Amino acid sequence: MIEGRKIPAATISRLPIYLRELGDINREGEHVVSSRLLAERTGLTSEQIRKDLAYFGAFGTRGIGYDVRHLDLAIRRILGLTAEVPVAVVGAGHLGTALIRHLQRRESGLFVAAVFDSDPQKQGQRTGGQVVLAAEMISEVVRKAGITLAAIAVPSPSAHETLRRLAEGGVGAILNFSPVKLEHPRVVVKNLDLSTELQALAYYGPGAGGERAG
Amino acid sequence: MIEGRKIPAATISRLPIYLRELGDINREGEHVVSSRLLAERTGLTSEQIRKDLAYFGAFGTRGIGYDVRHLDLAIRRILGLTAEVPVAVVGAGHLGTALIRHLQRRESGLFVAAVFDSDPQKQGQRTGGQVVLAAEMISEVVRKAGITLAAIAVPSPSAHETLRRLAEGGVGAILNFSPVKLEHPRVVVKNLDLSTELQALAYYGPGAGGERAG
DNA sequence: GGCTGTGAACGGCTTCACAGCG
DNA sequence: CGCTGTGAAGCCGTTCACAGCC
Repeated sequence: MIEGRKIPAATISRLPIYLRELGDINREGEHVVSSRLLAERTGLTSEQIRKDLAYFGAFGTRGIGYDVRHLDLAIRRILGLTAEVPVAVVGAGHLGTALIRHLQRRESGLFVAAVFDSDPQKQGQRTGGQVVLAAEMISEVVRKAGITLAAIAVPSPSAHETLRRLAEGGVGAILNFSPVKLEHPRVVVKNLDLSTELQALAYYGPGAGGERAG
Repeated sequence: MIEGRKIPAATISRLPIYLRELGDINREGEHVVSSRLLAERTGLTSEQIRKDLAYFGAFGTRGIGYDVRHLDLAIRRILGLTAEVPVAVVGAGHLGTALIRHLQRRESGLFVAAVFDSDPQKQGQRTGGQVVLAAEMISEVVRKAGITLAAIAVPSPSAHETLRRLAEGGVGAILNFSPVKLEHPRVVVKNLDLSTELQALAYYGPGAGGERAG
């Protein structure tokens, strides 16, 4: 199925997992990988992997498998990670800093292009090679740098204002760590509150309840 | 439907969202809330909320709605958050620290009962009111404190070892921030790699692709 | 009349089974 | 013969529509 449009969000969310595994496999010197091996290493099923990839075209060779580097590049193209993608991080607290460090480690295809914080004490300081800028500058800086991806790691009261500024600057997707519901007609927001995640896991903690989580 | 067993994981993951909203509503002085109002405030649909709650019993009053405090308590019972639940945090880096801070803020029903790190420099220091302990002590401390819930915020190479120790200590559910696939027969693991999440969002960033995320 | 609780319809993702090709 | 690509079937969660009750 070549470009039939309407890709499941679940498929998109698995592509980075394939990407990471392909990177490892490539470093191990393997040039070809089967959906079965990829399945074993990711904990998914081989059918699911083949189906995911088939949404975007026929990347494999029947009887053989997938060319590791070729598939890696194909997935990067799909996600738009061929050139390093600039990311704006708003909030230079522990969480923002943790995220910046994360992105600096592995070659994820992403790099931190701007860091913002509303605390004057933090502004001007360096965090992960970036000078922390004032929150008032978000729209302008984001627009001029052509940043389309951002993370919100600010206290709840500032979250809506931050969203507005990022949207105004032209950002199209946001990872939101604050516990407030953020919505915007022109921005895809993925909400991810750490407390909430842990609270849900409490259900499974005692071992009495179900057994599957995400 | 009273205790029909087999609750969707999606339902469980929404319960903490209801909990937070109920807390806000209670603070605003409201004693009763309808599924419609709850839906507006959470961004979900009223049918979904009613169905979620109905899995566990009939908490509402027809024609009226749900008693705020009663429902709050009911959900806390379901999640096992009636008494404060102790959580172990492994890894006292930025991410671990961010998580600790998060849990200290709102009354989430969770509290950080132990913090571990393999770095001797960090051991003995205080982080969020807890002395950082050596990773070698995980199993023993976790078992003695009766901790059933934990978060892993350590570098990838240490992740498997950490899982083993937590499982040995009797932990039943883990929030894993490291990018390695963790599995264990007796432990529910929720994997949540920040880089992966952002990479997936890159697909939606340019605004060209689909429009829905989680 | 209003709002909950729920069977039924729907839709989307996963699993199955196999055809197609190297 | 092995492994990919894919229609079909199955499954699970969401949405719909309404019966039931206050």
